[in-house]
Amino acid sequence: MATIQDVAKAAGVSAMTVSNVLNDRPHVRPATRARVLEAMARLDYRVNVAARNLRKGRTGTIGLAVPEVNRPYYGRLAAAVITAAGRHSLRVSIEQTGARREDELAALTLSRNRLYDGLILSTVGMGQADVEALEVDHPVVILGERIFGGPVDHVAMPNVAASAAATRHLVERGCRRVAVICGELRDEVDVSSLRHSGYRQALAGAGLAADPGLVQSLPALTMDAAARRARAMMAEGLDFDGVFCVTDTVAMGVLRGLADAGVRVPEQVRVIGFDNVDESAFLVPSLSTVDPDHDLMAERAVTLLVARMGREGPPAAQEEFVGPFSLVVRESTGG
Amino acid sequence: MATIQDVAKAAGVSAMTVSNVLNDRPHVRPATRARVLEAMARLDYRVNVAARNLRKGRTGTIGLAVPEVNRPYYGRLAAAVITAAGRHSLRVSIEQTGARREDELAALTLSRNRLYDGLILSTVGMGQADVEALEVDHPVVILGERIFGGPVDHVAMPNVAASAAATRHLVERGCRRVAVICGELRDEVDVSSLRHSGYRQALAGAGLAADPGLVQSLPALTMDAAARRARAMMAEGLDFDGVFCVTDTVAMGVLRGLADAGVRVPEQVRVIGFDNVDESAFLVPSLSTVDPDHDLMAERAVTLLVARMGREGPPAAQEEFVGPFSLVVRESTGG
DNA sequence: TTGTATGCGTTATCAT
DNA sequence: ATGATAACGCATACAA
Repeated sequence: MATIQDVAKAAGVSAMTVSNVLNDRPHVRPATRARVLEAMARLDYRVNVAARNLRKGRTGTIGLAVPEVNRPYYGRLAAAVITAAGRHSLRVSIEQTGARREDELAALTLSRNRLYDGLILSTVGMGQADVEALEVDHPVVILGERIFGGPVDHVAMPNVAASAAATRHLVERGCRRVAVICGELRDEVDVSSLRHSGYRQALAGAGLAADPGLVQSLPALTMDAAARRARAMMAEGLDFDGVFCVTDTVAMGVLRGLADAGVRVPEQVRVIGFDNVDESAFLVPSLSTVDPDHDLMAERAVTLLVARMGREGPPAAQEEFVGPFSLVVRESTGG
Repeated sequence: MATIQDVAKAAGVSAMTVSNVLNDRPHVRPATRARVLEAMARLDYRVNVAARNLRKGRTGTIGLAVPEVNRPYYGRLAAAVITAAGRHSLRVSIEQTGARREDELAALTLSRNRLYDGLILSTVGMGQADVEALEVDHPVVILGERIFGGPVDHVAMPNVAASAAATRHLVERGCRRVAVICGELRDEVDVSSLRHSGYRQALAGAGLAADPGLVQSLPALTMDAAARRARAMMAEGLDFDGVFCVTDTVAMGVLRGLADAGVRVPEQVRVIGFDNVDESAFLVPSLSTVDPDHDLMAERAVTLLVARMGREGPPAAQEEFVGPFSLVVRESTGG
C-alpha cells in the first residue's frame, strides 16, 4: 500500500508537498498539485487514518453509548446523533451497554483511551453515586436521566413537565382515575421516577387523589411486561379510566393488553404514551403521546461535545439543556 | 497524559517491559509486573489506541453501512452486528447511507482508508452495475440484496423462498385474490423484486392467476405510503382478500389503512408481513410474518468478515450465505 | 513555493 | 527476563 513518501517520490516532490495537496492547503503551484494528484491516482494512494490520528492527537470519531440501538427511542436518538455528528465531519462509534452500569463505565474508559474524541453517554444503569466516574479530563456529555449536577454537560428531556402535561390532558378529557405504568422507582432521578413525579403533580393540580393502587411499576419497560400488566389490572378489577405510560413502548404493550381484555380505547380507557416513536401514529388506535424533539436533543448533545473538544485551557462551566416538548393528540385519548 | 515511557521511567524499567505487562505477555517477573502496574495506576496511564493502531496496522473497528439505524429492520441488524462483533473484541462504527448509492460507495472509501479493518455493507442504492466498486483489497461483506455474484462474501435473506411461503400461507387460509405491496421493481435483484418473485411463484404453484392489478408498488417502503395505498385500494373497489407486505413496516401501514377504511382483519382481508420486528407481536391484530433470524445473519456476516481480516496470502473463494426462515402465524391471518 | 528534520506512542526484532 | 533500537505514516516547525 502506497504511502505519502511513495507518492512524493513518484511525483518528484517532497512528502510535505504531498501533504499540502492532501489537506488542500494554499501555496501549492497548480502544476505541482497536478503532478501530485496524478501520482496519487496512479499509485491508488489512501491516507492512513491511524497515522494521521496519532500525529494530530484526534480520531475524528465520537462514541455513543446507549443500552441498545434496537430500542425505538435509542434507535431514533442514534440516528439523530449520527446525522448531527456528520455535520461536524465526525463519525460515530456505537457501544451497546445493555443498560448495565459496568458497561457504561467501560465506555468511559474507552473514551479515556483516546479511542474517541468525545463521548455521548446515555446513563441508565449508572446513578448519582457514580458522579465521580465522570471526573475525567476529556469531553463527555450525558444524554438522559439519572445524573444531575455532575461535572459534565447534560442534555435532558423535559420529563416532569411533559409527564404533567400528558396526565393533565387525560384529566381534561374527563378521566378521574388515571393510572401510571412505569418501571421501578429506584431513586429520584431515573426516567420512571421523574415521569411519575410529573404525573403526581398533575393529579394534585387537578385536585385528584393519588391512589397508590394506580401506580403500576413494571420490572422492565417492555411491551411484553406492559401487556401482561394491563391484562392483570383488568383481571383484578382495578378501577381506572385513563393510563399514562412512561414510554410509547409501554403504551404499545398496554394497548395490546387492553385489547386482549376486551377493553375499548378510548371509549372505556384513554391511553397516552411518551416519545412519539414513528409507529405511534399508525397503531390502531393511533397513540396520543409526548414529542420531545429528539433531533434537537441530539443536535444539542453533539454541539456541546464539539465545543468541549475544541476548547483548550480551563474548562467552561457545565451546561444543562432541557429540551422542549409538544403534546400529540391522537385517537387513544379520543383526539 | 502519561505515556508508556513515563510509566517505564517511574517503574525503573524499559518501555518494552511496560508494553509486555500491558499485553499480558509471558516472561515478566511477578515483582516487575507489580512495579509496573503500580506505576500505571499512580500515573493514571491509558494506552493511546491511535499509536497502537498505527504500529499494528489494524484499528479494531469495523464499519457497518446501513441506510438508517432508526428503521426497524436495520436497527435490529445493527444491534445484532454490534453484539456479534463484540464477541471478537471489535467495535462497530456506523455509517448511515440514507440508501443513497453515493454514500454507500463513500463507505467503501473510508474502509479503504484503513479507518476500518473491514466493512459490512447493506447495499440498497448500489446495484449490480456497481460490482466493480467492490473490487477492493480489503475485507468487505455484503449484507442484503442487489448485488449477487460479486467479488465479495455475501449474506442474504431467503427472500424468494420465504415470500413464497408467506403467500402460500395466505392461500392455504382460503385467500384467492392475494395482493402484494412492495416498492418499485427496479431490477431483478432488489428486495421488492425478489419478494415479488416469491409471491408470483406461490400463486403459480397454487394455480391462481396473477392479476397485475394486485401488484401495488409504493414509491417508498414507509408506513405512510402503505397506509395511503391501502385506503386507495379500498376506495377504488379493488377486489382482494389477502395482502402480502414485503416488510413489517409496510404491513403496519396497511393495517392502519385498512382500519381507516373500516375493513376487518383477518375476517375480510388477511395480512402478512416480513421481518418479524419486535412490534409485530403486539399490534392489534397481531401480525403474521416471516422471521429471517436476523441474529444468525449478523453473526455470519461478522464471522465471514473476521475470517477475511485474518487471512494472509491468496484470497479464498467468495462465500454466499442464505439464512433460514420461519413463518410466524398470528391474528392477522387468522392464526 | 518547496524541502528537511523531527516526533506522535507503541510494539517487533534482536540482543543481552 | 529485560532492554536498545527502529519503524509504523503522517504533519508540523523551521529552513531554504
